[in-house]
Amino acid sequence: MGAVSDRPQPRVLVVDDEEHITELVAMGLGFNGFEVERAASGRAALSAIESRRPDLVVLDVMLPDLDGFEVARRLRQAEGAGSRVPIIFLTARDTTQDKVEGLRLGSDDYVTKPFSIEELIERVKAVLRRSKGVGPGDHRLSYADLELDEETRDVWRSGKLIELTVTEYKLLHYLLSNARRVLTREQILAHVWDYTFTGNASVLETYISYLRHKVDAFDPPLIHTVRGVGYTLRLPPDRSS
Amino acid sequence: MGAVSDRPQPRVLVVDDEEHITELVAMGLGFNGFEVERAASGRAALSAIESRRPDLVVLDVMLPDLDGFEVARRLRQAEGAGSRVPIIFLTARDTTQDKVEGLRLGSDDYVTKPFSIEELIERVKAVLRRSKGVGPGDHRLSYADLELDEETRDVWRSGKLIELTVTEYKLLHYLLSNARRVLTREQILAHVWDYTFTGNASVLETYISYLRHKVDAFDPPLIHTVRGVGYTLRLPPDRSS
DNA sequence: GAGTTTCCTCAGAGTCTTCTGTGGGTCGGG
DNA sequence: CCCGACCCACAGAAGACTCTGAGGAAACTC
Repeated sequence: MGAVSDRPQPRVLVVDDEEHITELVAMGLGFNGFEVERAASGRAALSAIESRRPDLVVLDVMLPDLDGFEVARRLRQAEGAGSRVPIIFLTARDTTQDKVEGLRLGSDDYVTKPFSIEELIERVKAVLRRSKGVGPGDHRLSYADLELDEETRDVWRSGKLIELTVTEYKLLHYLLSNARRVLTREQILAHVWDYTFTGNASVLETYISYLRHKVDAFDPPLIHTVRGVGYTLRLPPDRSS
Repeated sequence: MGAVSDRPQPRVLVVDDEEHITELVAMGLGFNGFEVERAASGRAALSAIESRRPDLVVLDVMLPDLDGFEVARRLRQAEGAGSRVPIIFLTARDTTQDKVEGLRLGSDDYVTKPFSIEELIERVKAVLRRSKGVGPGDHRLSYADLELDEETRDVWRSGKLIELTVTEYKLLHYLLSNARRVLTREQILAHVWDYTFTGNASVLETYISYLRHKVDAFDPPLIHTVRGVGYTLRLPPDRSS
């Protein structure tokens, strides 16, 4: 612990041989205040981990040389138990179950491809929280009388608990962590839906509608349409002053 | 980071085989303090990128030799992961969805043709902000008691919030970012409306009228007609002296 | 394996923007 | 002071955008 856990900007190493994936992840994490490094192969990853000592590694299982599990194995072997780096594996959705189960044993985690950025960022935060023992308060988002706990995934409006489905939650989370900012339709689709989503962009409208029923069935409404642009979460404009 | 991000005048390479497009974009970006270079083909682009090392590339997807995606692919391949240039793609509005989806993966962005210059400039700034990690405070424009926040799209006059439609917002944004400068009718039409706009140029008058109602229903008026030329946003001339 | 939940598509209705045209007002040169 | 060019306000039509409900498919649960 010590130096590593106190670093203001946690350093994350992203390992994947597909450039557009590392790019996507780097961008998402970068936005969220992480310092991001990249590697495109297992061996590159090992040497980058040794030289840069990241706080966390996002590691694709499928790599050209050593696969992700092998990388992890070698890491664990080489390192003293005290200095182990948490790993989040990226796996294909059809990876055999027992392999995946193995992952759960450590402080590690895994995310199946294709994932959405919101999803991955949350996992990264969660794992870092775990490994650093970050106190509470860090995993709570709030705006006005809307509250969201990233750990329990509870959402409250005016102190009243609200149940959301996975997609609803991701959408609200993205809106909430960008409260007041106007997010374009495209930004939202790119963050909340996984990166292979090519379907009808009107899903977004449908989910906004769902959220309004559940979250905005109170006064004042927080979710606002910005016609021709996208949506924003904020208190309604104050017309009095 | 380092030298590149500290350059006062970011360098942008514009790649399109249609001369009037590169011309238009070059002019627009030039006015906004960018140093602009041009290329008319994929191969020319690659060599220009290598020799000039721009901070950003505006890249048409449709090119005579290598298409934009191919250019990007070769770039990514050639470059070390650390030195990648952000790209903004120009695509036709009807580009197949999955191609466009691919773009969402990077820190890149895309703009569909036909676009308005204001739009493109905003994207360029946004992408550079992202890739350089420029802090907040950069996204606020103001003149006199008029304020505009590019992130929340809020506009305030005398501390009072004003709601604008997309076109009104673009128009005001252009006027405001050129405060005190006299803008000709043609400049405004070219910047705020997309470049295929051939309609009745009196839209501009209509929108000026809208803006005056919303933004200039205060003292002193800021939007002034320069008869025979165009419009300007500034404090009224001081008649006391 | 049946029932339930969640996700996405689709289409109709309603709303908001944008643009055009007209008629009248204003400015400035002669 | 008069006239023409230029500009403004207004209102309506066309079109773009958004919302919502219904329903099928897929995933999950028990």
